[in-house]
Amino acid sequence: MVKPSLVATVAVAAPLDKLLSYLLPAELRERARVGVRLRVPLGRRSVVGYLLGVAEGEAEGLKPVAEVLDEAPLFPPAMIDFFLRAAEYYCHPPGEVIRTALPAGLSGRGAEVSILQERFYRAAPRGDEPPGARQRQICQLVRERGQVALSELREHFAAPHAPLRRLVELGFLEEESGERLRDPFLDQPPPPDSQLEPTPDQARALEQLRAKLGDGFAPFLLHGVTGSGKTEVYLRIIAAALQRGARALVLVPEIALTPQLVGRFRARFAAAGTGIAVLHSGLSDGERYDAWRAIARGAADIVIGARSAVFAPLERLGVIVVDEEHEASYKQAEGFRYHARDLALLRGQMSKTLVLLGSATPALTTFHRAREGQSGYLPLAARAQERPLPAVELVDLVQQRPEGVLSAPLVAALGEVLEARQQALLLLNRRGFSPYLLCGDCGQSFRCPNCEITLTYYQKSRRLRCHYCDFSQAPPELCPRCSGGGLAPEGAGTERLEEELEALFPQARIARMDRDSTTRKGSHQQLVERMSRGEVDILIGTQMIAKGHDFPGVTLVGVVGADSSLNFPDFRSAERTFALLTQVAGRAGRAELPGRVYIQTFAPEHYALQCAALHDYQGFYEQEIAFRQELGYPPFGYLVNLVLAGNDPGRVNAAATALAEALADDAGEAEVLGPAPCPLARLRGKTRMQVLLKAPRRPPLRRLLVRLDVLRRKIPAGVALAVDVDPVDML
DNA sequence: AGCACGCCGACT
DNA sequence: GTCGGCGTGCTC
Repeated sequence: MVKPSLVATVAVAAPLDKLLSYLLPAELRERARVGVRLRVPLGRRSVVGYLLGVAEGEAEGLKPVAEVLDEAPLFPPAMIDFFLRAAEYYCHPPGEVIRTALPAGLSGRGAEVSILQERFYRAAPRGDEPPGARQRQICQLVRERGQVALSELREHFAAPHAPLRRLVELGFLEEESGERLRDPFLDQPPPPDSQLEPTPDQARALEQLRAKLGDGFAPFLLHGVTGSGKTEVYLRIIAAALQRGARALVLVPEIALTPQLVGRFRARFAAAGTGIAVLHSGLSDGERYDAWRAIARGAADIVIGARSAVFAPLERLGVIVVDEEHEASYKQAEGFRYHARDLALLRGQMSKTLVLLGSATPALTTFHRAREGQSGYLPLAARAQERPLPAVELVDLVQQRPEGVLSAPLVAALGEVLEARQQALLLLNRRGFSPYLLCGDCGQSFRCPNCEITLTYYQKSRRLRCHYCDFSQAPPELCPRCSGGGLAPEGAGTERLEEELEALFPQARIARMDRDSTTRKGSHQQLVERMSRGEVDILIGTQMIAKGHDFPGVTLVGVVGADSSLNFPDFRSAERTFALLTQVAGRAGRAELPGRVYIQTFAPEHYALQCAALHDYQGFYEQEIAFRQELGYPPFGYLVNLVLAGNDPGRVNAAATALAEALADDAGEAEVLGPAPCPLARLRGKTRMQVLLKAPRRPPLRRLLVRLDVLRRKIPAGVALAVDVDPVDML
């Protein structure tokens, strides 16, 4: 008789679409709780796997689990089905899905394993000053804070180890190691809470939400402009959920841009002793791990975080909120290409919770779902006293050819704003001085050697830089082709706009906010604060300036080039443009200071611009939805983009052609489009081709994806295939 | 993804 | 005669 053994079901962190079974040795049985990481043999190597289940069974032919890597589970068993469904939906190996879901730093690649411990330093009861300037500085910081983690000291001081050791030896500091749970937001006291009486719209929305709370899966769209009080609805429905003993998950597009939202949550809940965990990009790996562990232990009732927080190991979920649900940053662009909003809906469905999607400009698909009755619809009208909608003027650049970047009406308006000591925002969605450096004599331009793109010219630093890889070069004095001196910057970016404004308004205080000017940690926040204190008259920036922050002194918004996003080779370009313009236009004006918006464009008749000018979401929806229906794009069709990339163009091309042919062979109701070069046909040295799958319904697409699993094995070495289900952009 | 096995060209 | 090219297939 074979005595029954324990068999572990494991998702290995390797691109395998199946789960594997391993023998679980008796001595590991105690520690092998579902949700821990394991080390398991795979072929000739040893890899990390995630324990999904343990059962008695036949041990024949199974290799044993080598090691248990965690003392406590990293996720609750109830989340396993969610991971597996997500893996299936996005055609991604389950082990890779879980690896992506878990906090970085324990990804299980190579030797690095658990980061369980952190070293802390505390001030010892010794009042005098240590010798040496560095020791004194470190000691002072520790005394100010009471207790400081090593990882934080490393951020403040280069190589702090030696002085720390000395300080401990000399008895100035005490060293201690242990599990750490530090909420970086705890450094700041919670802001005062302002609990306003709900408006009739808010009250109505809350009534509908409360009716569904605890009553299974219930998706809702909360549709309201900035300032209409969406956050208050989030706060109140979450409070209601907490009261019933449930927990809440809040997704935000980018936490760095929304500190005030986090602040309001803390103000409302933290004081009452509710645990709030904030997962944001500023966390070190260790801090992220700590926050994760705290959530898994059940110490957090509310989790706030960006995209990846949709995987937070929360149990007893009652509400999931997705703020600014239309934001493209919810879609992960590489590896496991999930959409956090869509997974939030899936998670809500599986854990039978309320899912509240909030936006001023909902994704077309989201609004359509609400319209079709597949989700609840909760409109919020703007509060009249808070913010009248600004007057928007479209400036036709064909009629009003500006000399530089700014048209006459916009320059005049800027002059008036400066005169009145008010503030202006100028949006130009392009960094650098100019997008090209062009020879006026022979037409020579400069391209990145690794990417299919022109190099952006930076005048201040005298560099030509690629925005997609780290290539940069010094611009030549003379044209390398015709040796002429006709090299000149063509087109305009934020740097050039800044220069033009300095020339036009030498007395104005001008600041620029884009990815180039906010590289240093905290510099973005600093700019925001300077603007809020009125130390800046004109803030120039890329779309970054349209998000998150509210500047009460702004009465003028100028959009310098609305067309750049409109002309994007993507079926969603109109939707994106409309959302961006609506969002930035909403930054102008207050009750006592009416706002104005100027949008410069070569296509003033385009409906995305027309509707944005009239603040007419409904109108935009009607036109855009007709276009989508005609072409079979979402929500009337489903897309999967297959991206093939590799170093050898010939091989990539051959692989793409073979794949497209094999799929087209038996596509049924689905269409196989391509292969075609990706819009960015070369990126970081890799040639990229795409094959787009499109179908009016999901099942035929699913069938194609099943075939793809077989076909992907035939893709030659040196060519990588990425499957992008529901792509949001095709770059 | 690794890492084997396996079957055809130019080299000590 | 081998060393090594990368096509094909598997990993409990």
